[in-house]
Amino acid sequence: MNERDPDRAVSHTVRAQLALRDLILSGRLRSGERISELGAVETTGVSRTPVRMALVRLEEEGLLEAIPSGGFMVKAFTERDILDSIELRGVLEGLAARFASERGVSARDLEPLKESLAELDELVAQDPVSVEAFSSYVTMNARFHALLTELSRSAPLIRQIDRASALPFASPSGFVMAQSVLPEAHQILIIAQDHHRIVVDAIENREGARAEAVMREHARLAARNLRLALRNRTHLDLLPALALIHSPVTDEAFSSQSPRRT
Amino acid sequence: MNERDPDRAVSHTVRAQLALRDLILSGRLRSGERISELGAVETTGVSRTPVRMALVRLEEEGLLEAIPSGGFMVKAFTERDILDSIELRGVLEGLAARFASERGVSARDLEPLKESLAELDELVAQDPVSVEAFSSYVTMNARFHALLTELSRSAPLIRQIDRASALPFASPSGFVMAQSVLPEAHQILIIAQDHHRIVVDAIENREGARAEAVMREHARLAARNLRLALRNRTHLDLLPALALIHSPVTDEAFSSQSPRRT
DNA sequence: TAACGGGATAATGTATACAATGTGGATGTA
DNA sequence: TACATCCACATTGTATACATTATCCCGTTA
Repeated sequence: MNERDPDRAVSHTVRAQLALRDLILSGRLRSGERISELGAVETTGVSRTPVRMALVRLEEEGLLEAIPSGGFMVKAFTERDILDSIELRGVLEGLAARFASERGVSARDLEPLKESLAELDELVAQDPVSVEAFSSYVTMNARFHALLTELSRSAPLIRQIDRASALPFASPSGFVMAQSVLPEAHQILIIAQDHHRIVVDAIENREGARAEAVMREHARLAARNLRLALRNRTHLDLLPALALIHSPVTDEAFSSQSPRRT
Repeated sequence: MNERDPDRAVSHTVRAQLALRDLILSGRLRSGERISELGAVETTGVSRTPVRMALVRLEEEGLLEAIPSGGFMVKAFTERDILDSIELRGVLEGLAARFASERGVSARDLEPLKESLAELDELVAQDPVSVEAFSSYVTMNARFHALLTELSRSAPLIRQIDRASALPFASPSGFVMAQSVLPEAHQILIIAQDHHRIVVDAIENREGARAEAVMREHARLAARNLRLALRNRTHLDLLPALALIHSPVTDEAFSSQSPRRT
C-alpha cells in the first residue's frame, strides 16, 4: 500500500548497512575508531539488532575489523594495501578471462560484451571527453567488467571477484573519476579501451594466456593512474574512500600516526 | 570462576556457527534445504540471536545462501565449482608466491618456511606412509601454506586467500586424507613436496614467474587427485564435505564437459 | 610518584517478546 | 474439476530487557 516511502522498500538492516558504510567512506568515522553500537543506533535510527547485523556484514565486506574483546573498529588501509587490492582484482579478472577463453564462449553469449565494447568506443572517440562522459564511462565500464566476469561461468570465481571489488578502491571503476582530472585522461581511456578490445579478441580466439595477461595489465593501469592522481593532489576530493588510508598518502608519512585532514 | 566448562570458553555465536557448519558438512542438512531458525535453536541450544549471527557468518563463508523472501538455505555445489575453487586458491597462492619473490624475503623470514619444508621431507621419506603420518601431513602442509601466504606481506591478499580456503574442499589440505587411500599416494606426496621445494627455491632466487607457476600447478595436482579419489569410490567417507555436491559425483560424472545444470 | 587493585560505568553478548510478512491450505465458485 | 481468493499459521525481522564482560578512573600503598 504505502510503497511510496522509500525507507519501507528495504529492511532496517540494509538501511543501517548503507548509512554506516557511507559514514565510513566519507571519513566521518576515522580509521581505528571503535564503532559504538548505541552511537550507530542514534545515527541510523534503527535498533541494535539490525545495527549489529549491519556491522557483521561490513566486517565481512572488509570495511570493519573485529576487536578481540568485542565490537568493531574502522579498518585502516595503507596505500600499498590499496594497490595490492587492485592487482588482486586484476589477477582474478585475468583468471575469469582465461576461463572464458579456455572453456569457450558462444557467439551469442559474446554479443553483450561486444555491444558494451562498442558503447565504450563511442565515448572514447570524443576528443575532449566531457565530465558527463566520464560519469557514464563509470557505469559502462562497470558493466563491461561484470559481463566479462560472468563469461567465466564459474560461480566461485564470480563470487570471489564480487567480494574483492566490494572495497570501493578495488572496484574496476573506483578511480575513474579521479583520472578524469589528469592531463593524461584521454590517453588513459584510449589505452584502457584497447585492453578491453584485446581481451574480447583473445576470448574469441580462445587465447587464454593473452586474455589473462591483458586483464592483469589492465588493472595495473588503474593502479598506475591512482598513483598519478595521488601525486597530483589537486582533486583528491574525487576519491572519497581516501579517508581510509592510514599512512603514506603523501610521499613519506611513516612516523606520523594519522593525517589529520578533516 | 567456572572455566572448567568448555562451553563457556567460546561465545554462543561461535558455538552455533560450529554446530551448524558441522551439520551442513556432515550432510545432515541437505543442499537446497531451508534452515529453520527455530530448528537451529533446538539443535544448538542457544537462542535465536546468536543463531542468526551464525547464519549470517556462514552465508559469508559460502556455505549458505540467502533466500530472497528471507532466511537461508544450504548452498549446493557442482563438481566443477569445487575444482574451480581449488584452481582459484592456486591462483591466489601463486600471486602470494610471486609477491614474496618480487618483494624479497630476508633469510630470517624464510627460515620458518624452510623448517616446515624439512619437517615435510621427513614425512615424505617414509616408504609406506602410515595413516598417522598422513594425518600429521595435513597439519604440516597447512602450516607450510599459511607461512607461504604470509610471506607475501600483503594483508588484502592474505585475507582473500583465507576466505577462499574457508570452503573445506578448497583448503590446501582439504583432500589429503582422501588421497591417502589411493595407490599413488606416495608418488603424490613426492610430487607435492617437490612443488614445495621449488617454490621456496624460486622465492629465494626472486624468480617470481616460476614461483607463481609452480603454486598454480600445485593446486592442479590437488584437483587431479580429487578426481582420482572420486573415481576410486572406495573411501568417499573420507570426504565429509561431499554432501554439498549437488549433481554428479555419483553417476558417471566424468564426461569431460560440464555437467548440465539442473 | 608510580603501580597495583577495586569498584563504578558503559559497552557488548544474549534472550525473548512483539510486529510484519510470506506461505500453505482450505473453501468457495466458475 | 480447476482455479482463485482469503484466512490461519508459521517464520523471519525488529525492538528491548537482561546478563556478562571489559574498561577506565580513582584511591590506596609501597
